Amino acid sequence: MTDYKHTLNLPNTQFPMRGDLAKREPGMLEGWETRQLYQKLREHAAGRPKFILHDGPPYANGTIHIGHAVNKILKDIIVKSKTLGGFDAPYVPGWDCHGLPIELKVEEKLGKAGDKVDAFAFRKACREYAHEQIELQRKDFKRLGVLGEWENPYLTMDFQTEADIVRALGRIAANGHLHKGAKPVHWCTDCGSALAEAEVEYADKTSFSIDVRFTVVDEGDLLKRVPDAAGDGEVSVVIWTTTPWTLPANQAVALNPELEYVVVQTATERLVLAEALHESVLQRAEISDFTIIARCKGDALEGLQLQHPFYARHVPVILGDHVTTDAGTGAVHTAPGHGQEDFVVGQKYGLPVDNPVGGDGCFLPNTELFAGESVHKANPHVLEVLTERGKLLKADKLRHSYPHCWRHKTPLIFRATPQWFISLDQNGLRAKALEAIQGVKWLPDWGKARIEGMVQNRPDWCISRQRNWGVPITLFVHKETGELHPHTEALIEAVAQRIEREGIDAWFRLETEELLGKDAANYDKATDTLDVWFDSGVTHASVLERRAGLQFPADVYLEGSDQHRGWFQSSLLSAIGTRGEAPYRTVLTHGFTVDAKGEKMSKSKGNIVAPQEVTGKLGADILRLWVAATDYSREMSVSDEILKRTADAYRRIRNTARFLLANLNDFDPARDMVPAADMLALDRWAVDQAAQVQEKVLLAYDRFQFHLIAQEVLNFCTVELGSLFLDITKDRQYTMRADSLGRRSAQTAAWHILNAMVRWLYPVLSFTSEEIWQHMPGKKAVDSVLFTEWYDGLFRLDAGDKLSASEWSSVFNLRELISKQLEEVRVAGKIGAGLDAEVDIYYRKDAREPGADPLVKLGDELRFVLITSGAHLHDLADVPEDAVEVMEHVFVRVSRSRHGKCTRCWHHREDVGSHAGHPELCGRCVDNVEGAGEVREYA
RNA sequence: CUUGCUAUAGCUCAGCCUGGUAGAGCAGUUGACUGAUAAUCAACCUGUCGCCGGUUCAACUCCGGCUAGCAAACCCA
Repeated sequence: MTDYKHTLNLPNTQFPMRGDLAKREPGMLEGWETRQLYQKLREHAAGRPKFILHDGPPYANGTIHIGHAVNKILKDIIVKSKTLGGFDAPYVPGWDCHGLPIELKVEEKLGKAGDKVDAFAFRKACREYAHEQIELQRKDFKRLGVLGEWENPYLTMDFQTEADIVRALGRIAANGHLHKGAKPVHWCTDCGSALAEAEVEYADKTSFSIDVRFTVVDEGDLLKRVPDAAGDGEVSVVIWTTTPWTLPANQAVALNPELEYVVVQTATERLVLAEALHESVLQRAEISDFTIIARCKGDALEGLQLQHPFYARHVPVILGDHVTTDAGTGAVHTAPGHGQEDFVVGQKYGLPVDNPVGGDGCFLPNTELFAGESVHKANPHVLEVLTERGKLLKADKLRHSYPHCWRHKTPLIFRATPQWFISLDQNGLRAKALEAIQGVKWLPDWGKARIEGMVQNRPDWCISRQRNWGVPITLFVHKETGELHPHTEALIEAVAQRIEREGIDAWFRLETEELLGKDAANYDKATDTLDVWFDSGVTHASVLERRAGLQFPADVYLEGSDQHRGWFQSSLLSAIGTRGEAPYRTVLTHGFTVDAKGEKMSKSKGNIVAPQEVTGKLGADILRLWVAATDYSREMSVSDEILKRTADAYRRIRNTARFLLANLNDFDPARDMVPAADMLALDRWAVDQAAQVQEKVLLAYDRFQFHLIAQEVLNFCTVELGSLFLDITKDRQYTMRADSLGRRSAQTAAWHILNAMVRWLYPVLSFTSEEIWQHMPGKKAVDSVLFTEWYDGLFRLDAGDKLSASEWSSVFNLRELISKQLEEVRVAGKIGAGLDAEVDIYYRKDAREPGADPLVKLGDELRFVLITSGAHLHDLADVPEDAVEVMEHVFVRVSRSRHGKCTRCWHHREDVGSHAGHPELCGRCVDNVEGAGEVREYA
């Protein structure tokens, strides 16, 4: 038997079947770095329209987890897809560097600032710690294949940035949004600091639950308001509270103006209670013998004077809508220094904001009865005093949800202290923010309602922290009036310039006299630091406005859905407060990662998937493909199985690319490219399909719907390419003359498709795409996919095509039905490969227009489409008994070919053996081996 | 507590806006090929569309309620 294998054009490529990504990616990364890919890209893209994705800075503490990876990969996909879309899309990663978590880490090592080390040394240690953390995180981020300005990221602790944060504060002050207040804030007595909302967590706590008498001072006044209230014994309004220690700060008792109250006569006294609650109150006080002697609405009692239960002062009855009948007595003990609502209603009535509690949680020395006692321990003493004075109606315990410090796990108190606030309402910040929200595109769209609700309802933004590692609130306040210095703007700029040179220490070192001269004696230098949310919130100014190549506003902010409360909001409020404009055009959110069951990951559950492990085992491209294939608008599930499926999909895509490359082995586009008009019908169809996929892919990139891309491309590889185009064109690729039109046409199609595909894949499978790119034949104008744009060499079928798209579709439809018949015959053992078979098709030829029947048009080439040795068309009238009706009026008969098998092309043909020189070959192979070569038109 | 989001095959996702016989790829099973070979091709199998109720001739789709998970609220994206 003669070996004709060497006369075939078999696929051949150096592109490995297995990616071996975990091992090879790091080397590729190094290559990108040595080549300065990012910097080159900036030069390359200079002058194009800008697309700015602004990075939300991760907090510089701890190793990165899968959520970080998701966030960075999504950003990278966007930046790269915009780059291929013809934009100049820089990516400057950042880190959030100040704040309590780092401070606490450093405290573990050095102790609190001021104990063993001074504040300056402490801050220095914080700075160093942050740098170390950044180094660790940066390494992991880069390993993901995320391209960006990693060697020059923005850090909120850069001196320049620190200075700009201070300047932003100045702009907000200048715009009238800043105010100093003594508001009650969540206060941790262990931190000795106010906490941000994000630093508060809720946990169950057992508290006292007491009912306390506030006795009416002047019964006559009461009787004027409620004549029926006459009776025996003292009259008391009963309040209920779970925080007895706040009673020293009591300034009023609040009733609901609309609510019905009753005066109850017991054996010894009269009690005023909400009608709806009087029974439950009396029941728990174990008073069964009572009668209701009078009723009134809450507003009838406004201004009535009550005796404070243990201090020599009178407090008024006030009215507030916040009083409800959910629990308690219908009368609310009001201590403006210890509660948000109390503060608000207290403002309305001009109540003093008494705060007898110090930062350590102990009553101040001048506090009558309780001086020096810790509020956490004072409750029994308060009860004791109340009992002594006969004011305690009932004492009990209650288990309920209560705010705790997220770090210390200790119960928080509300404490009014001097704090700096960004006011939401004093100069219309809230209204402006709500208006700006309308002009932003929120994806998914429910994000809009979410942030709207939050901005609508949020309290003023407390930006003060009593901490060391933070940007200082660089303000001077008049000692008497509490007013800001009249030259605040200029002073802030002067301070900012010092910070630019020396960092935040410049402020702490600064002597007031240096800037204020003789006036210094009248002013206090603020000692608070800024909430870190302010640092990251103002990066639209400190980064977007500041850095060359970036600009305000950003096109996109992209973070997890928790950031509607966090960064999206702090950025919005600060941008509105500084320049009256939203910092972003589009806000994209992604969900959190959860395990296969949809439950969140935690160390205790052992369901954590670490990005470092995935890249180390499967490679970054697998992780990236998982991110891309997952619908990130909801929770994103990861598990070993899911990653395994992802790796399967990857292999399919990789192998498809490999086969395309292998078939392009001897293809030089400059020399061998076939003009679109000369290409064979099937090849034109394949390019048309790719054009349609490209349309969908580009649209999906545009809409940030990457999971549709992953599906689409995989389907294309499997169905249109694997099952159809590549399978069918194998015959032409292998058996025709290397330089024949039929083969070059198939290669041209493969070339176009691969060129398009390598770009579709690049934003997701960056490593693999570059690898494909390196293996692509021909002279390349650029050495990275990154320097290209979406491929424009694809084309659609048109009216001039021999077969229309719908004709191809009907042919393939029939092909599938025939393939089922082939399978039956195969299962019956009559044939192995499809080429062992011939197919007879019986249908109504006469029903079609002459020349319009795609089967007839394909003629002898139909057998190549079906990958059988023969395909014969017959009239329906001649249908034999053993044919099967595969669709209405279409019968198919599959039979084993009677002819000999050509050893070269494996087709069974009648003319095998008819050529004396090549007894084992069919006619067309003889022609292809030593003749002019066969000619194909369609497939 | 509350508010928002989510729930379709073992996995990842379409379909729902605009009601009319549940789809794709992967995985699985079986087979073929040995010229994509740790690959490829083919056939087959796969579902209480989370649960309950309502509207309707008809509901995965529209409405109401519920359950579970996630977020807002440690870790933070």
